[in-house]
Parts: sequence; C-alpha cells; structure tokens
Amino acid sequence: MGPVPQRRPTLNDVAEAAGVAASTVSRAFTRPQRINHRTRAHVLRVAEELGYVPNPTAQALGSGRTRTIALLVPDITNPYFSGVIKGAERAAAAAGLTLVLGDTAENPTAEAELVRRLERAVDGFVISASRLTDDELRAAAERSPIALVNRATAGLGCVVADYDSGTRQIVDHLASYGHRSFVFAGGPAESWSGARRWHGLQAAAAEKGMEARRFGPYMPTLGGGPAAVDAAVASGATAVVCHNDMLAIGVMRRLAERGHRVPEDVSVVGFDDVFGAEFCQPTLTTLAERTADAGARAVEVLVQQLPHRQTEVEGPTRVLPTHLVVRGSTGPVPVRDE
Amino acid sequence: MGPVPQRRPTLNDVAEAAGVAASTVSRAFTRPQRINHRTRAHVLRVAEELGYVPNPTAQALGSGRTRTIALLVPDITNPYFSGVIKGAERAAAAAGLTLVLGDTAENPTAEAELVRRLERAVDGFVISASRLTDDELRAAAERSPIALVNRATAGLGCVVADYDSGTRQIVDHLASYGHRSFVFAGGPAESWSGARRWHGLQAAAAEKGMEARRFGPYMPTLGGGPAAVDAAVASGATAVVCHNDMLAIGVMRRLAERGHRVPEDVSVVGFDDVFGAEFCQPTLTTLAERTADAGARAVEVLVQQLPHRQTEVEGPTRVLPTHLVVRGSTGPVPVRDE
DNA sequence: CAAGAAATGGCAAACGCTTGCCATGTGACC
DNA sequence: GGTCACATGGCAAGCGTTTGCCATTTCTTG
Repeated sequence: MGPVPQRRPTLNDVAEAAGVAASTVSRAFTRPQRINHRTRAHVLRVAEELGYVPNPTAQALGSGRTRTIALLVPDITNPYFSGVIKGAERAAAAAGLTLVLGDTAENPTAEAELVRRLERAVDGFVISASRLTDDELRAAAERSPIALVNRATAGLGCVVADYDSGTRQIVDHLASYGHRSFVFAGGPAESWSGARRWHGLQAAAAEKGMEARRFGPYMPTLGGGPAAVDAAVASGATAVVCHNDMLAIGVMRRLAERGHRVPEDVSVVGFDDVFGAEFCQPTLTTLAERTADAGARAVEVLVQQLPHRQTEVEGPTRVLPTHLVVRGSTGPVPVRDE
Repeated sequence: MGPVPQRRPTLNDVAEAAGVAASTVSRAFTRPQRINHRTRAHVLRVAEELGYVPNPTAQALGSGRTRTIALLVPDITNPYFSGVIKGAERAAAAAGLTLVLGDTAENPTAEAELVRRLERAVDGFVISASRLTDDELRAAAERSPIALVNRATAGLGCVVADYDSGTRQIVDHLASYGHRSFVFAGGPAESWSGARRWHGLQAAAAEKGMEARRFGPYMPTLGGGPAAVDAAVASGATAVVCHNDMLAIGVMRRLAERGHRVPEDVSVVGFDDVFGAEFCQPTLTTLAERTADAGARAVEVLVQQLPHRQTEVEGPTRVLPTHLVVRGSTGPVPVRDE
C-alpha cells in the first residue's frame, strides 16, 4: 500500500557505470568548468540513463548549503503577505532555491523560536514585518544571513516601502478634502512599519498644519475595527487612517453598524491595497505597496549574502515606491452644525 | 560583514562532554525509552549547557527522514488557499514537521516538476487542487506519500469538501427564489473540484427540474469575469453559479460595467467564501468550505502514511461539510417582459 | 625540446547523525 | 546459585555527497 522503497541510483552507481571516480561525477554536476567537457558529457549521459537525481540532503550535508531559504510572515492569511510570499516564491525558484514558509502568528516568541528551529535547515531567512527587536535580529544574523521586508535594521539587508512619500500623499489627499485633522488607528506596537507610518503621517501633518492623533494599538485585522471605531468616533474625528486595510475594512464595517456613513460622515484610509480593497463597500482609499516586488527583492538581497553567490543583480533600489489609490472611502470633510 | 561561521557543538561534542558514546546522545534525543532515564537526563543537561541543537540535515541523511513535508497549491495569492496553507502550517508544526510551500501556477507541468524537484527533499506531499491526472498522481505516490485536498483519487489519502450537499443547497436556494435555470461558469478543465461542482449542480438541478448549462472554462480569477459574463448574458441567464469566488467577483464587476444589476437582473453564486466575499459589492452568496480544516486534516492523513507514525488520529471524516452563506448577490428571478 | 603551468581525474577524508548488533550488567525466578 | 530475559550502553558501519590535495597528462613557452 505504501510507496515502494525501490533503491534509487546514487552518485556511486553512476560513477561505476561511467567508469570514473565518484568525485568526477559530483563535479560533472556542480563544477562544470572543473572537468573535461567530454568526460562531463559522458557522465551526464550515463546519469540520465540511470535516472540519477542527486540527493539534496546528502548534498547539503557535504557542502553545508541546503539551497533552501525560509520566509517568515506574521500571518499567512493576511492577503498583504500573499503578495510577498508570491514574489519570494518566484525569486527563490528563479535562484534554484526551495522556499519554506513560516507563520509567526504576529508573535515575537513564535518568531524567535521559528528562526531557531529552522536555522540549521536553511541557508538564510527573509523575515517580513519582523516583530523582533533590532538586537535580536542582529543576533540571529550572526548565525544566518537575513534579509528584512518592511523593517530597517542597521547592518541587515532590508527592503522597505517608501512611507515618507506615501504618508505625505495620504495627508495631502485628506487636506485637499478640507480635513483639518485625522486619527491614526495604530497596529501592533512592535510593528516597524506601523511606527514608520505614524512617523510619516505626523511629519506630513505638521507640514500641513494638520492635527494628528494616534489611538491603539489595535489588532491589524477585521476584528480590530470595533475598538478603533469606538475610540475614533468618541474623539469626533473626521478622518481615520488605519494601520492597514484589514483594520480599515473592519473600521468601515463598524462605522456602518453604528450608523455612520463613509465617506460622508467620516473618511477612511488604509495601507496595503490588499485584495478586497477595491470591492469592499465603499471601496477603500489606500496606500499601495509593491508587495510581490518586495518579496522578490528581499530574496535577491538574501541571495547576495549567501556563500557562492553567482548573481550580481544588486541594485540600490531597496526602497520601493508606494502610491495612493484613491477610491470611495474618502471625501470632503463633513460640515458640522456646532 | 557576513555571519561568523563559529563552529556549533555537534553530537560528538556532547558525547565527549557527557562521557558517553555518540549513540547514547543520539538516543537520548530520539529514543527516550531506549535509554536509562538518569543517563538521558544527564545527556540532555550537558547538551543544554553546550547549546547543542541537532543538525536536521545530518539527521535526515542518517535516518532517511527529513521531517519536512511539501504543500503544493495552484496559486498562493488565491485567498482560498490561504486557509489551506494556514491549516496545513499549524498541523505540520503540531506534528513537528517543517512545511515547504510550492506554487504550481495552475499548471500541470509546473506541478509535476515541483514534485520531482522536492521528492528527495521531503517526506511527503499534500497537494491541493491537483491538476495532475489520476495516473500521474498514483505514479508519484509510488515514490512519496501523498495526501490530496479537494481531489479524490483511488488509493490515495484524500480530504474533500461535501459538494453533493453543497451544490444541492445552492440549487435549492436558487429554486426558492424562482429561478428555473442557471448557468455554470466553469473553471480550469483539469480541476477536479470544478468537475465535482458541476456534477453536483447538474444532479441537483435535475432533481428540481431546473435547467443547467455550463460555459467555460474560464480563468478562476477576477480576470475571468468578463468572458464569463459575456457568454452568460448572451444566453439570457437569470443566475450564474461561478467556479469560485474570485471568478464570481470578477463576474459581478463585469456585470456592473455592462449595466446589469445584481441581484435584480441576475443572481450570482460563488464557491469558497473567500476573504472579501462578505464585503464585496453586493456581498456574495457562496458555498463555504472549511479550508483550514482541510489543510490540517490532509497533513494528518499524510502523517499516517509516513514511516514511524506515532499519532493515530485517523478518523473517518475526510469529507468535510460545506454550507451555503446567503448574502446579497442572489435574489428573486427577474420578471421578463417577453 | 625542456620546463613549468594548466587542466583533469582520483583518493579519501570529512559532514553529523542513525542504527543494527553485540557486550555487559541487572534482577527475576526457580 | 544458576539460568535467562531484559535493560542499557558502546562500536562501527553506513547515509550520499563534497572537496582538499595529489598524481598524471596535456599544453604552453622560451
């Protein structure tokens, strides 16, 4: 019933069949220029005939390289990360690497443990929206190459979205609709991108002479909406900028429940432009990032740090552009009768 | 700049430090009952002190088991699979297994190649919505244990949604609204679940004396919408059941573009209840599956087939229930003036 | 044509762990 | 006290590659 464990040909079988030493066969596969062209062709042909496929585990043991990298994300189900995953998947495949996926459940402890657990099994990590501290990250980077997505930590390879420009776009947009203030519904306290977003919003608001207040932290999910709304509404805000789209959509739903109209009574802005932002009700104005690009780029950055890098794709573009997608959830500031 | 390759303690280091043989240390970790309780405690303490962590690669080479499984999905970005991934992730972690993720790009060739490439690197596969033929799957199963999600192939472990019941629910729902016929906008021809869905719909329609017609195949994505709509509208359908939610949403958008109202002019039903279905415009009536459960269950089924299974969780429930979520995209059949 | 360089292939030692088999120690039982 | 089964630990042979080093050949050059 189970699979038949019929022995598969090994490198030695090929060596014997081809009448050469095992080392020659090995090199035929991994060091083409280290071996005579004709010998190589011969070996390859014999290998082909035998149906030989190198055993990745043995290769890893021998070489110390697993040709595998790990991608850690806080929540696989969050569509924001789907883009990162997809991009990383592609880039990894292109580089001949296998990708293992880890869900850290938005949890620093789980993240640290996952790193620990996978450390020996992979050649490096891409960590998206890490919840670890800079020191923890640097410590981990002592042991494995690491590239970060949406998190800048000195000394590590990082790929980040351009929040300075992005937040300014948001603030300008709100200002142009006459809003004189807004509320920021913050996400997890450990979120680096959350901090960047708030920082950028504050700076842009100051430039424009607008008032910005922060509430939270809230869960960056639909479920975070109610709490955020209740606080924001109580404060009399005319616009609420949310840590991400999930929260923004949760906020809009809660607003609807409470009888507030979007955007007539209050404008809502999100971050990420996730799948769904363009068909929720109303459609969501949000700051779009190039998530797939970020994932792919991070893998490239990581590959640079791997021993025996062959690619030299390195470009300076590690800050990825963002752009505001204006939809139906933002509008003119309401006229209050007070 | 790169990580310092400081040597990590090996099993032999621990053995030496503990004054026992390497085999004893090995067994202390992997065969608790094969060794004296006190010796084990001692070894474990020494290992702890040294910061020893077994090298998974070496373990794999020695034992032939990688403690890693692969999950193959047609499209990581499709929120339907996010649930499966999440469930599989959890179950794998619970079983102490590492999960490798593969995106087959809805492509049988890519899928087959991925299996081939990972075969030696993992202990088994969970394949979701496989596009391979039964024979191909069985051939692959000769070499590695395989569990299937939403695909039944004789001889393999399978976890499927209860489409017979689900499609009947859909048809009953439409019938109760007075629809006398509907159109099915089909997905990829190789899709097993697509076939099951259509089969169930047909059977249920026949029971109810309704007429059902099938169009397609269409891309099971937003982009598939336009083509599906153009065909469906031309046929004068009052209801269109779509292969999945992505297509359904694409269909609704196209309908709106073409000036048709949902559900007043035409009702739309999807499958999967993906994230977004509850807040698209209008909200989508759809058949919900327990995707995370399916992912988790499939991993359990796979684990059963692995050598040295310890769990005996096996239950007969491999057909997971489905339920229709009625929302705003379905309504009474329109009164036509002809 | 000699001498040194470069190309090529082989040998054998890792890589770090697992596991079959054997030796010893221990207590049970008669 | 002797026999035996069992518990426990050690030995050493793998597992299938990679790779440093050396020996031969084959080229280059002056």
